Amino acid sequence: MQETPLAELIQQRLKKLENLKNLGVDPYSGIFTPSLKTSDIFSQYADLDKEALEEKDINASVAGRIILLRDFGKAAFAHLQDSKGKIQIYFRKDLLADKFQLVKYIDIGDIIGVEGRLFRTKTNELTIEVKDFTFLSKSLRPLPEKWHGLKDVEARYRQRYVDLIVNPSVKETFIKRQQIIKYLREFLENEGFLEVETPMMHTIAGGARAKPFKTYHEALDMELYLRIAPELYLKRLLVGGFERVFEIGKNFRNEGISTKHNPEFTMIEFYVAYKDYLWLMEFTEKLLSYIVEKVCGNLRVKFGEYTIDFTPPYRRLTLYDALREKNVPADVFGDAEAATKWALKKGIDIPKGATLSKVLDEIFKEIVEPELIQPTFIIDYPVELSPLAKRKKEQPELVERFELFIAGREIANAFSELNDPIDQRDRFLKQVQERLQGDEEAPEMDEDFIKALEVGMPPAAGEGIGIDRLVMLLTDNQSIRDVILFPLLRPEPK
RNA sequence: GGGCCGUUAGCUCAGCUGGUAGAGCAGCUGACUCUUAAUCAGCGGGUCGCAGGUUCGAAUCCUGCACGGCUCACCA
Repeated sequence: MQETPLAELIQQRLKKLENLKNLGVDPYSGIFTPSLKTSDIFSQYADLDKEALEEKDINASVAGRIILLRDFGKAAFAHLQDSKGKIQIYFRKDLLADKFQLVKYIDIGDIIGVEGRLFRTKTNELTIEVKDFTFLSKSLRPLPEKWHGLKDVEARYRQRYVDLIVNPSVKETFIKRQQIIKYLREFLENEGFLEVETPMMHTIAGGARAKPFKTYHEALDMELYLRIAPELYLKRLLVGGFERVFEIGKNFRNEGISTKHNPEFTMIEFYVAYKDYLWLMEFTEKLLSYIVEKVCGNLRVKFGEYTIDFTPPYRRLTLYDALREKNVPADVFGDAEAATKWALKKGIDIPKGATLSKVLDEIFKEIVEPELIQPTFIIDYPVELSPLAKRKKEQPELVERFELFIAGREIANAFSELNDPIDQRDRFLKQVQERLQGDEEAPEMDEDFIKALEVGMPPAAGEGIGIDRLVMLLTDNQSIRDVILFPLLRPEPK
């Protein structure tokens, strides 16, 4: 085997490992129970000055990874990082006696436990004067550079564990992600919602229009799809008598990858019986402002070049008004042909044979959506684009639906749920037609779901929120891969 | 899938119109008991993503491929 430079660095560390073993030191020893997290040390002792610390003679033990090492021969300083932060530690020969010789076997990246007295250095930095230390895990691979960290995006995603060690802001993002989900759950539970789990393996890929992943069950000799949405199962629960339910979990869509799309992504869907989409808009405002306040400390959040203001109420306007506002001429709303012509003239790609609704939707995505920066509800969509939503009484060609846009992104999609089994069957049949005409993404008929509606579903409102996109917004990340710990990548070559 | 861009030491990056690869950090050796990206002296480290081609000569130009980024398409 040929010796690469990296292999040489690893060899050097293996040699230290060997030397430690020869000295009777276990480089991967077991339990070490630190008395404090690094952050505790700062929160508890920040106000004590040099003399006060001296007097109190505080003993502390911490465990973590060495991320910086400054060796002085008969003394050494290091930075030890744990899950909550980092602290400086100070080794001195006169204090450690024989054990001091082991300091030269410490590499950047090693996990050690230390114990000692807290003191302040000449420059007033809170530091642990090490009385004793234990090797907990010897690191065999060099960490990225202390100053620039790990920048290579590919390496950051493939070796997220390294990214998390050396880039503190990445860690913060994922802590915030958990906070967002926690407060989301907390809010819904306080509002009387029941969290449920519905299948991720479906025999029919329904509840959305997307290409599913296929899988296979051996024992049942049956093809299955990874779910593209939990919607149809959650509504079955409304039929069953649960009046407020939600599910947080992965959806899977076999589609392109982009800064806004990962093949598996996290959604929340929640359903409320006896309410409609108007109620839901207000509820959404409360929900979001609750989370944002808790997670960000206030309602104004920086996102890229924008400051998003989550203070309710959010602007509401109908899909058609939104288009009119962008000077889409009246005749475009009349028929598909005129609309297509206008769109093409504007340089908007329209698939041939697109219906009027479809064309308007395309125009919307192109000219309106990117400019919806502050939270905005777009309401009243054409029924054709919304096969699971309830029609508006006074305008049955529209449905009671809204989508929430923030920073030019769709964050939430919601509607008054269609609970008329006959209308629902008709709309499914229409999709079945589309499927027969070659539209692979048009869902199949879900007879069991119709059966459930026939048993009777209470009137209800339901909403889905893309958690990843919400996390992007609240953590100021421009790519979905930066809010997913292990985004999907092709395997590394060779 | 299309377009554009990128891939050089463990990490971060230089490397001009082609002349045979450099820095900082990390590493190793030595000095140093209050440093803060410690400092000082010395040393080692590269199939320049892969495969072809052009050329006397390729990290550099051309083609193909791989992986990644952005973007378009796709995405109720």
